[in-house]
Amino acid sequence: MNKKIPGIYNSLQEIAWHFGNHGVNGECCGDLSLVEFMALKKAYENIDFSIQEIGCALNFTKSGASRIIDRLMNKGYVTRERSPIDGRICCVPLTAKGTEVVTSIMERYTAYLDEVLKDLDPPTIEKIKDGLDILLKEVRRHESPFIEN
Amino acid sequence: MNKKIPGIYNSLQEIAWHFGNHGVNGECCGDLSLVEFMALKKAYENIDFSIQEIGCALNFTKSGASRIIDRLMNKGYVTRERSPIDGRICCVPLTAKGTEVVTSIMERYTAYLDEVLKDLDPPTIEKIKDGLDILLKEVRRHESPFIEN
DNA sequence: CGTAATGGTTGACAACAGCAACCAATATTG
DNA sequence: CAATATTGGTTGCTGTTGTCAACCATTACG
Repeated sequence: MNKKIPGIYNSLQEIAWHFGNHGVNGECCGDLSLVEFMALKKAYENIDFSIQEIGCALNFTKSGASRIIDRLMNKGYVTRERSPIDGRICCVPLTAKGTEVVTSIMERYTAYLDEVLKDLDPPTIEKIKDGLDILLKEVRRHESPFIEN
Repeated sequence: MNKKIPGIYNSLQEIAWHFGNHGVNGECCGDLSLVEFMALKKAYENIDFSIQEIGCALNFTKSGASRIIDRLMNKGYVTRERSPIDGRICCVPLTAKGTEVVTSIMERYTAYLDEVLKDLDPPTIEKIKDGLDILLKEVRRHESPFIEN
């Protein structure tokens, strides 16, 4: 094992915690929990995703996913649309309000990140980006098993 | 704003999600939730932390922290010890079993990370580590406000 | 002293996600 | 084509979890 790995693990866990449920969050997502925001973001990025595909992408069971979509619907951010091709499938298009909310949250996050990194010079920021991208690429290659229920 | 920031935000959020509650987790912490593991780790790393300090470090209210410690106690991983100096304060020393568990989980995480990164050459791994460390340092300088209740 | 402040605990509550059973729609098979 | 299997989604029920507010005990302060 490369001797840098434990250090990477420690930093990574702290960063993941910070950007996860209990870190930045609290007010950063407005009236959305992190989970709801992530689901909304998936629906935003993949206009043709079904409810299960959203759940799958976030490691939820289909019932969990259905409930998250319930909440997003109650808040007026998405609607349910049965697919005309396959009547079992529900797509989840965003409302105008939903699009507005998801983009504004993303902007807030990036603004926060910009604030955090504002004292670094461009090559250093480049280095952070490269490191994260490589890491992410390797992580994706080792996808965790999907949940099916 | 540096134009790399949005990309960093996206990668970071995906990575944080992956290493957070709904990603790797599930079985990776044995009989501990991620929250419980993080609390146990804090107690392990800071032998003199009070219950509130652990909660504070993880962004929990004091009652939330107390309940997490409850669960760790019920599982036999920590004990509550009133401080002899200030009788209000509870320290949370780990039991032998608790120490064994926390180290074994950390080992499992590092082993997983090693597996994920095994195809990268040392300079690339170095680059990831440097990027994360710089990022973490900046994040720490912008600590989120503490929760007090 | 008596009052305030601090650390911790607990009862009540609401949010949340899983399971299993269910319905509706599509696929498959004989 | 009819009968059955499979798939996507929903829902009743449940157990876990974390917050709030009220509380107790201990320490600090006037």
